[in-house]
Parts: sequence; C-alpha cells; structure tokens
Amino acid sequence: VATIKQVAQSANVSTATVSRVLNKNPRVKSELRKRVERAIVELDYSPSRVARMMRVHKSQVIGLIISDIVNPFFTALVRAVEDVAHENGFTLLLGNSDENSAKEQMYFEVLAEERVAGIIIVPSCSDDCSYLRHCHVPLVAVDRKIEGMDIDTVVLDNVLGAYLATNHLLELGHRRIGLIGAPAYVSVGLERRQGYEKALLKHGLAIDESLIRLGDFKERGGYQATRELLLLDQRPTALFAANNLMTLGALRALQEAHVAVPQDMSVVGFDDFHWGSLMQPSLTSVRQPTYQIGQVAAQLLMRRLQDGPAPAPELVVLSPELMIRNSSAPFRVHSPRAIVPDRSSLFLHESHVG
Amino acid sequence: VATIKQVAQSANVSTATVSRVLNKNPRVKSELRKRVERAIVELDYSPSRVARMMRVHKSQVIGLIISDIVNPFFTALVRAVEDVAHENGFTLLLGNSDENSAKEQMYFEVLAEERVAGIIIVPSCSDDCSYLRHCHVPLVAVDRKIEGMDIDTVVLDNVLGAYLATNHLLELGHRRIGLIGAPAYVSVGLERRQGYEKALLKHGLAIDESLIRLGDFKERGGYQATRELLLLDQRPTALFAANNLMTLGALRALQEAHVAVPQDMSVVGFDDFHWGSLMQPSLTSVRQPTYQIGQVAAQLLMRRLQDGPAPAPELVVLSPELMIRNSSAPFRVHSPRAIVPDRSSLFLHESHVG
DNA sequence: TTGAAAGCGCTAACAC
DNA sequence: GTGTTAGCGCTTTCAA
Repeated sequence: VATIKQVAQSANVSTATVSRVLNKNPRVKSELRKRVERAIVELDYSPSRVARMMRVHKSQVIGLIISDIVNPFFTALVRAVEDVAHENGFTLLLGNSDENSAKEQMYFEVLAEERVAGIIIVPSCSDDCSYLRHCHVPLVAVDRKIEGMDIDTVVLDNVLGAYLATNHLLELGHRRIGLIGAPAYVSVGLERRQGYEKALLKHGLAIDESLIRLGDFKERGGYQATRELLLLDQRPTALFAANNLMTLGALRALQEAHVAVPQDMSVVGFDDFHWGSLMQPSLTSVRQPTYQIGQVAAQLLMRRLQDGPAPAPELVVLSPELMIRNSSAPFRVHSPRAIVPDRSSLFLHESHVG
Repeated sequence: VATIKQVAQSANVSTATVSRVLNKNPRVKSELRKRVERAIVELDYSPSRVARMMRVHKSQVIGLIISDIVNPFFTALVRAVEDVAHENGFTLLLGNSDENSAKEQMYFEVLAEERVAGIIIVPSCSDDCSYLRHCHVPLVAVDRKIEGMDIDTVVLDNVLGAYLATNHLLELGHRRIGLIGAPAYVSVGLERRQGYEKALLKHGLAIDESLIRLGDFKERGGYQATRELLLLDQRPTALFAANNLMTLGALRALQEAHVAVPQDMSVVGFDDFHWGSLMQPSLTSVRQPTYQIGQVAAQLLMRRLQDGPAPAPELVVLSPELMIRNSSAPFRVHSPRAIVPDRSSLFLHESHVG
C-alpha cells in the first residue's frame, strides 16, 4: 500500500504538496499538481483516512445502531436516516444489535473508537445503559427512550397508539382482549402496555394478567404468545400485538390453529407492512410515520453536528394513526370452538409476566 | 476527550504501561494495573482506535455493502454474515448502496479507508467496477458476480432457478409467459433471463421481446412492468418475476387490475418471503438458500483473513429449489377478460428492453 | 508557491 | 516489570 511519502518521492515534491493536492488546495502550480496526480494513479495510492483522522479530528461518517435488521420498520428507518445523511455529505455505517445489549455495546464501542461524528441508536434496553453515559460523540435515541439520559430523542406516542388499538377492539364489543406485548425494560414495551391498560380501565374493565404475554419483538415471540393464549380456558376474542413481527407470528399461530380472522379472532397489529394489503384479510393496525421518525432523528443529529453552540436536547413525539381494515370485526357469541392445537406439540416457555 | 498520556500522568506511570493494561498484557504488577484502571475510569478514557490502527494495521471489523436494505433477502444475508463474523470475533459494519454505483463506491472507499479487515459486497453493477479493482483488502462478492475479477464469489445458479420457474409454467400449459426481469449489467438479471429463454427454447417457443420487461429489483419496477404487460393486446397468461420485491409489485398490480391469481394469471416469483404463507394465494417461487449464501461468503472472507498463504479465489454456486404452491395453475382458455386499468392512469415509461 | 518539521494517540522494540 | 523512544501517515504551521 502506497503512502503519501512515496507519492511525494515519485513526484519529486514534498509530502506537504501532495497533501495540498489531495485537499484541493488551489495554490499549487498546475505543473506540480499534474506530477502529483500522475504519481497517485501510478502508485494506485489512496490516502489513509485513519492517518488523516489522527490529525483532523472530525469524520464525515455517522453510525446507526438498530435492534433488528430483519424488521421492516427498522430498515425503513435506515432508509430515512441514510437519505438525510447523504444530503448532508455524511456516510452511514450500520450495526445490528439484534436486541442484545452486549452486541449493542460492542457496536457502540467500535463506532465510538472509530471516532464517527455522531451516533443514532435504537437502544435495546431503555435503562441502565451505562456505557452510553460516557459517550463523547453526539448521540440521539430513536424509537425508544433511554431512561434518565438528556439527549435528543424521537419516539412515537406509544401509549396513544396502543390505546387506539385496544379502544377500537373494545368498541367492537370485545371484552377479552389478549395483549402480545414486549418487555417493560424497553420503553416501547412499557408504553404500549400502558395504552392497552388505559383503554381497558376507561371501559371499566379490570386488567387480566392471564391475557398478557410478553414477546421479544420477533415473529417467534408473537407465535408462542398466541399459542399460549389459545390454550386458555377462556380464550380471548381479540388480540392486540404490539409490533409488526409479533403480529405476523400471531397470524401464523392462528392460521395453524384454524382460528379464522376476524370471524373467530379479531387482530390489531402495530406498524404497517407495506405489503399488508396483499394479506388476507388485510390487517387493522396502528401506523407509525416510520420514515419521518428516522428523518427527524437524523436531522437532530445533523443539527448537533453543526458547529456553534450546542442546542438543548429535544424530545420529539410523533403521532400514530389507527388504520381500520379487515382483521378486526364486531364481537359475536363464540362460534363452535376451533380446533385446539395438540398440547404436546406446544413449545411452552415461562411467561415473562411477573 | 482523554488521551493515553493523560491517563499515564494521572496514574503516575508511563504510556507504555497504560498501553499494556489496555492490551491485557499479563506482566504488569497488579498495583500499577489498579492505578491505571482507576485513572481510566476517572478520566472516562476510551482508547482511540484510529491512533491504534495507525500502528497495528489490522482491525477486527469487516464491512458488508448490500444493494437494498429494505429487501428481506439481503437482510437475511446480513444476519448470516453477522453470525459468522461474531463467531470469529469480528464486528460487522454495514453500508446500503441502494442499487446505486456512486453510493456503493462511497461506502467502499469509506470502509477501505477505515482500513477494515475485509469487505463483502453485493455489487450493484457487475461490470466496470473500476474502483473495486484497486482494492487493498480482501474482497468477496456475494449474490452477484463481478465480471473479470478473480475473487471469492458466492452466487446462486440463477440460470437453473429461472429455468425451473419458467419450465414449470410451460408444463402447466402456458405459452405466453411474461418475464419481469432485471438489467443485464447485473449478473443476476442476465442469468435469470437466460434461464427463462432457455426453458422457452427447449419447449420450441420463440422469444417474444414484447413479453419481457426489465425492472429495478424493487416493488415499483415489478408494478410498472406488470401494468405494461397487462396492456398488451395479447396479454400473457403467466408471469415470472425475477426477484421478491418485483413479485410483490406484480401481485399488487394484478390485484388492482382485478386479475385473479392463479385463475386469470399464474405467477411464479423468485426468493421466498418468510411470511409468504400468510399471503392469499400462497406463492409459487424459486427458493434460494439465503442464509447459506451469506454464511459461505463470510466463511470465505474469514478464511482469507487467516494468516498463511492466500488460498486461490473460489467460486461457490448454490442451488435453487422450486417451491410449488398456489399462485400457479394450469393454463385454461381465457375467461372473460378482467377489467383493464384505465389507460390514462398508467405511468408508462420506456421499456429498458433494447 | 513550496518545503521542513512538529505532532495527532498509540504500540512495540529496546534498554534498564 | 517498567520506562524511553521511534515512528505509523497524514495535516499544518512556519519559513523560505
């Protein structure tokens, strides 16, 4: 690998001149510039950003750590962040924490040590993110809040979203509504549960813990939670799944158990799938302004990267919207009970509910 | 931001000792080690990987450049690469080229200049990737070949896959089969078209250029191609879409035009959706061993990262499998023609076919 | 307009 | 065991 020194030697100039050519400094005689450029091509030289970074402590790279790359919600987020980054001359490097704090920390450290200009993160855990506390680059949280950290944050009004979903089912006459939720140590999990409970309470219903299962944001979690709910003596007549992948898992479990949606079970999901309309039936769900969430997060980071006085950290809360489609229907007295899956074939695991 | 010097000063040792502590060198007296560790915490010091890299020219980071982050095929690939990388103690940084050569080059340069240990790339363009030619780190191509570059490569047998799909439709009695293909400058596009043509020729049919439309690997491309095909005087009775997102676009166009699948149009796709079973009808498609493709690519890179003599570049070709489900059905004399979308509402664009 | 030289933060001989 | 020191490849004064 060629270095600036070799280029300088080959072009018969000083390294300073090569550097000037590299940085498009205008006051280099065109003859020297030519010589340098030729040497660069000849030696197949590419400047070491590492060495450069060593001197000028600023990079045009930002990092984004998401929690699940196979989730379309997050990939849409990535697209938004990427668009804003490119508009501003930044490159985006991505890490996938896989909902795993250890991996998240690893990515965080790699990015921090690469000295990227800033980091956007979907924290896999909203509290006790000790390593995030000593962060030396601008940090913005997206989709999920980080407890007690005063940083730029953009999230959805999750309580409202879950409330709208649950309330919709209640107004359809359902009284036993299963929640396929997520762990409370992720703000999204906590808040969506709060919205669910709020709607129930408002309708004068008690919280029935047996109707609440906590999944892992992935399809498998929604699948298992649904199988468990189907085994209840008093099966729910409606399900609210707190994210997109878990909704998918729920639908698969329902399909396998030959529970017809919405005839035998109403289902409301969270997050839109752009291909939802091809599903049968089309899915009633809480839509988030996904692209906008990513966009605003990126813009907050860009703002913070400008030089000038640091702006006060901002919390942006965006609004969800309930999209009523065909997977939810009025409650009716239960039809002959659908076939229950064979108990022995169930992979039961301990419920996370305390 | 603290430096190693400050830590040394604060702990009353030399920078060498701090460095030894950092690198877990065992021959440091535990007392000094304690002092250093305390200083590190106190100063909230995090070593600069940039400076480190300057000395030891090797990093535990690899890069992966994919062409479309919203495509589930590529995110599954990412998961595979990630798993192998982590098993081997590497961290994976991701870039999304968005099927755009310029962006791809940008990511490539950033990763190369950050001096990652190696790069895996889904080239957005299979020829004339001049910047890839002077690559100083190990490079492996995945999903798509790069013309004339002798590097580790793992791809699917695309000709076979497309052949299987088309042949299946032919055996069902279809004679006018539309191809929703992809540009020939991407190896996948070229090869899938070749497989399509091969099947037609084998059945004694001529290639009808009017039945061939080239999309962009995205939903929109499949959607537009399908609308165009539906406008033909002699509409095809079956469609083969050369990737997953374009299949989705095709299905949407068909749905909008009230063309029933498979009654009025058989459809075969490429790549499985893991949620395909929730679609109505379930999709006949060419399945690729997606995870394995990523896995092998990562393993090839890992192998090349070992020290020792460089192994000869390898070309791994994996096999597709046709999954016959409900979106393809035997040809039958055409039913009363479905409603044609209003011509004026179509966004027609020039066909890419030469 | 160009060159010489200092130094960014770290590691690895080498010396003690 | 620990400290001293010479760079890694670049940018950037400062002089010329």
